[in-house]
Amino acid sequence: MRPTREGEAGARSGPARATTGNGSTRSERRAHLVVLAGELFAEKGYRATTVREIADAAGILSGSLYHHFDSKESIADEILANFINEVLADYRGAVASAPSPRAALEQIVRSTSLTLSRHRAALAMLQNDWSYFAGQPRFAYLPKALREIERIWVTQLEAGKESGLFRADLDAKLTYRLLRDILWIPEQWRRTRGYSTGQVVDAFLGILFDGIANRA
Amino acid sequence: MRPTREGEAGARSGPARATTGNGSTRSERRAHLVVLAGELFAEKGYRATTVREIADAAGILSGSLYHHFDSKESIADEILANFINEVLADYRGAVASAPSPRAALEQIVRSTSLTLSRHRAALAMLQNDWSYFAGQPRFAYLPKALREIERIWVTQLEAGKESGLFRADLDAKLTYRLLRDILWIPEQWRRTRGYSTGQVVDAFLGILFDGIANRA
Amino acid sequence: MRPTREGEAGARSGPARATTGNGSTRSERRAHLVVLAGELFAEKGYRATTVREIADAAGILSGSLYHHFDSKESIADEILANFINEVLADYRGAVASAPSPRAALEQIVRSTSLTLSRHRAALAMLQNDWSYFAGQPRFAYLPKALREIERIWVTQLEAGKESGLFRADLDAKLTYRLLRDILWIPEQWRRTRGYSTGQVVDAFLGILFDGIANRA
Amino acid sequence: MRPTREGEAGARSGPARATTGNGSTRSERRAHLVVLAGELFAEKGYRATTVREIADAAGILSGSLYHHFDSKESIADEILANFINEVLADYRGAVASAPSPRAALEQIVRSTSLTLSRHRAALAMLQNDWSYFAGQPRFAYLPKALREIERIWVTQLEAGKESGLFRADLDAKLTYRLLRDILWIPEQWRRTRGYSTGQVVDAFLGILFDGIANRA
DNA sequence: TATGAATGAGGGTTCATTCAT
DNA sequence: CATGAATGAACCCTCATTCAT
Repeated sequence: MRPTREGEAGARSGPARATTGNGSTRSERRAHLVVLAGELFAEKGYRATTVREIADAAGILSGSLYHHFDSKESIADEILANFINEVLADYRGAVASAPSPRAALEQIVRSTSLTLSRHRAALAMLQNDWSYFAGQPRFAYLPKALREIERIWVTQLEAGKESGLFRADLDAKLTYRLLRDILWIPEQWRRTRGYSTGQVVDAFLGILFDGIANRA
Repeated sequence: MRPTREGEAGARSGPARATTGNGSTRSERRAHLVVLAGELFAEKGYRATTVREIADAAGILSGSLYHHFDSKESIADEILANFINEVLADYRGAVASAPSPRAALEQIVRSTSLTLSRHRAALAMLQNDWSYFAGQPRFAYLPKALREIERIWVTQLEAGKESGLFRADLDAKLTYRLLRDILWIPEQWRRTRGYSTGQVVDAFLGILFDGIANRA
Repeated sequence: MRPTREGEAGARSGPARATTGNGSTRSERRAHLVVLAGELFAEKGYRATTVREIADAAGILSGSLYHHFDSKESIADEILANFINEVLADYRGAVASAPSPRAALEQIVRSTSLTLSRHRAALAMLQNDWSYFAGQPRFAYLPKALREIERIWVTQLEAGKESGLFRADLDAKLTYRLLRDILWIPEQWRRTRGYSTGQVVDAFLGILFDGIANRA
Repeated sequence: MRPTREGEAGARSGPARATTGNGSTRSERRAHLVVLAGELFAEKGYRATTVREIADAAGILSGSLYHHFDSKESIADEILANFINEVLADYRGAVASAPSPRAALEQIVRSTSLTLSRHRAALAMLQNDWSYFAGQPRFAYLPKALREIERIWVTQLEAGKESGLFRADLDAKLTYRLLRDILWIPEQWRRTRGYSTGQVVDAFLGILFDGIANRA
């Protein structure tokens, strides 16, 4: 259930995907640099991270980074686009295969949650530097993806309301906004250390569907 | 119910509280500058806002700002400390006056929510530049305040569990983390336009206590 | 006989023309920097001159230049636009006041020649970095001005041919190209030291109208 | 009528002249690279052309160029020295074989003109980056050659004046400067499209000897 | 010969801050 | 109090060049 080509985002630049044919140290080195950069971005934000810091982390000089990437921005693009594409795939997969709105939302939360934890960097960048990325044409796919995600949540919530699964007084759009926020909070601000992703997800789903109040 | 002096934060530096004795244009001008700076911080984050932009907004030159503040950081300090002190006051007031844990939490959400909407700038700064502030001694009161806030939530949640008000399977700490996040998301990322603060709060409380599932 | 507003070029940026009202050290300093930059541009070309060199020549740090100009390019713009506007004024003035094509061309050569010698920097920049400027939208007025200059020469040459003043076998466009080149050669390449501008102009006009061959 | 060894210029470095003995792919590859580099130099100037661009044009990586040349400068040296040697040969040949100063100048113009059009790159480099080359010991042969060229022109012009061929009021040195300039303008600035080299030369000679004014 | 990775110096530019006027 | 000029450190990026493979 891969996302269709036309829904895909960013990271279009040529050599990025180049393969050397053999086991390929080329892409490995590159990928390693992206990971290093991502870790720094996650810790201090995209803007606050300098290319020198990335280069230092890799044990090379800052100029040498430009052998692998055109710009600091294209590193961000790579991280962000990979993340967004994966999230969209999660969402589309969930709605396509789930038997009910509740199941769909549950699967979205569970799968996205894993994806999110594997992309801390992207999340931190989105939170910290949203105003920066949102304004640039190169990253126009970001707001676009967010709109699709909202559409999916709202659609499922409305469907659940109509079928009597969810409370009738629910404001779908508003509910989505609140929920998305809670899921997308970057760990650096959240610092929920000591809990596994599974625990967090279960707690979230428990509150989401049943609230914290004791029944009857 | 003012917070005690020892719980107070930041903005200790001299001229900030200075009064001219008369009607005081001095501090009015100063306060105006803080508001202007705050608006910019709210829009683009603290680091991403330049002192030149603040000065431009005030119709003066950037150097002139330094007659009012000794640094960009001290503007941040003023904004952040005011915010934190108010939030702490909200929390302390709520637990002191509420008859039950549920009432306490409800009042916390309602009062904090108002405070938050009056301090968009502080919120944006906390979200966008948390890593920056968290690391500096000058802003040590920030993590400290967060710890107190967490303590209050957890205490109320535990009390509610013990008295049978809240579900017994609730993980208090984890629940708090999820809830705080939802409340503290800055509007710029949230962009929940078209909803009043009251609506958002009600929706939040609805989900918080009862979940989204329809009760049979 | 000023050029009309609509024929004017570049250097549109605001503060550049700002006046302080008094004797005005502001614009003087700025103008001085433009002169210094121009000298360096004339000596080594625009691209080959670094902003650090300009700053050094002015006895300040490179960053301080940006208090006066947005960019290195805007210094170039100022130099080039001033030059082009003056040249166009020369040309338009000459054709408007001269009684015959020969007189017009003679006046063009004489007045432009003076203008050119006062704008060595602009000339050098045009020669050395033409390919750079010609390709940038900001400097689109450059090729445009060149086209107008060509039009004027060709018009006068054709008029002279028709009236029998000039040789009938003259190719106006080709002649213009050859002539313009000779006039616009930057001195740094030409290095015709030891001759006054007047001498050079007379020599040029002598060859232009009569050739080097002995008559009769 | 080859130039004597002692009048020769540049490109002395070892491998440049190396022959492999066989049909020689080695020097063919090398020569091809020089041509490619020359085209780029002609288009954008020597300094403005990067070794990466040259390598790209050749379909190799920039580092690989250094198996053929020890520096970017040595490519320039090769281009410039070839050009200068050919021009000097033209001049020496012309004065040695022409029956009169007028014939000598005419032949110089005609033959040099061809040489020039075959060496656009060298010409562009000389114009655009004269200040760069003129200052370096390695390229000392450039100003030296220019001096010889001037000497030849002046000698012929003076001879023509003495024999009554040319106008007596001609300033030989000044005339030469004007004339050389017109001939040496690089095409990129000149852009005299639509005219053959022959046409340009004829037009030039027409003006040179007879001026543009109608006789009698 | 060619590649791919890296160097290191330097490029234009930004920005918080200082200070004489 | 404000200005205008300047600082100095840091920023992202470019480029000729080197070298192990």
